[in-house]
Amino acid sequence: MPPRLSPQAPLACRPHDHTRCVSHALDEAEQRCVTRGVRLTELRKRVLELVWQSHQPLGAYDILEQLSQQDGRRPGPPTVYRALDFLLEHDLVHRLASLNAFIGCSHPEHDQACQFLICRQCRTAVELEQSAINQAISEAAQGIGFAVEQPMVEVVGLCSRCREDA
Amino acid sequence: MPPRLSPQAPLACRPHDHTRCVSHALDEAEQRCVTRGVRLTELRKRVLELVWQSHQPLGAYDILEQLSQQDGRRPGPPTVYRALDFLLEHDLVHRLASLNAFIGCSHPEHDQACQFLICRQCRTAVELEQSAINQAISEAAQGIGFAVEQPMVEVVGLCSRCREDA
DNA sequence: GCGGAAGTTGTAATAGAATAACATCCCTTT
DNA sequence: AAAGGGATGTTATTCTATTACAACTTCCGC
Ligand SMILES: [Zn+2]
Ligand SMILES: [Zn+2]
Ligand SMILES: [Zn+2]
Ligand SMILES: [Zn+2]
Repeated sequence: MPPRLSPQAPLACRPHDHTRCVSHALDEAEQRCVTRGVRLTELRKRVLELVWQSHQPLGAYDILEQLSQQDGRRPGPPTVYRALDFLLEHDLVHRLASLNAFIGCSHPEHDQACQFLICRQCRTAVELEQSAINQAISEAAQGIGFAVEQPMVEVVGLCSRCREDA
Repeated sequence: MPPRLSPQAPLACRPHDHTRCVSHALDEAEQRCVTRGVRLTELRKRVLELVWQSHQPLGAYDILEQLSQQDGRRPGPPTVYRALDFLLEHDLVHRLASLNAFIGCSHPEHDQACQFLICRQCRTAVELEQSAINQAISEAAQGIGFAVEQPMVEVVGLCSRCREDA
């Protein structure tokens, strides 16, 4: 009998009903856009849905590709980047600089900066919101008089599932 | 009388004799290459010197540009990227993913992962090596069974000097 | 010295990611 | 209907990085 995944493994790394992740994310997005008085247009919703198709970050050109497969004809890069900019602005997706890729935001309300753990094998990215990390950064910055504005933490490694597979 | 820079401001944010930064970095590099049995060729040394011309991260194509101005004719991008790859491999420079740019490594011996504080105004980047940050990341990762390999921390904000100028 | 092997650089072409500039369309408000 | 703002379409371009192959240099055994 194969080793089971440790119970603390995040949802993204375990088999799960991902349709619930997607519908939850879309619902949240609709709601947030209403609250903020902005429009979650059809295009933006489709892009958000594509980003949420898995827990693995997706490149802008992958999104473009899939959009064009759905429609038959492909829009230009600006169309996708504009949708992504909108989603970024409203904290519905995040951009991972180390991968040049985008991933759906899994934290409904952002009371603080988030961090990402990225598996180099299965490419799954898990979003954290650890105050201990943010505090450690703030304190270090404060020590040299630096005012933190956008802390970015992207950790490459092996997720629990891939460690067990090895 | 204008406010003085706080004493804890890192060297990079204060007026200082930068020629010493450069010569120290080059000496260290020479030495490390000897130790490791690899060659710090003329090209690699020139690229390292260019990266060290300031405490602001430099793009690969900026390096290319400056190389070609020195020589009259410009090498291809691979020439520069190969030199950078070598320097990265031996921890003589770092790549900042959030800027697509490179900066000289200011930590002689890397006993642990480093972090960067990047000023959005003057573009100065300061390298830290804070065990508290690394520990906070390790602990968070451990909590969900993730094995950290390459933690990347790049913090955008305002350096002490630019805060006072404002 | 000679020949080969490994390492280094040169060169041309291409891939990949993101933006600029401008046109068009759509929705809302008057 | 007209006007304005927001959203999308379109084309071209910029910036970043890599692939593939050729040429050259250094080092080492012979
Ligand atoms: Zn899911
Ligand atoms: Zn994995
Ligand atoms: Zn200096
Ligand atoms: Zn500054």
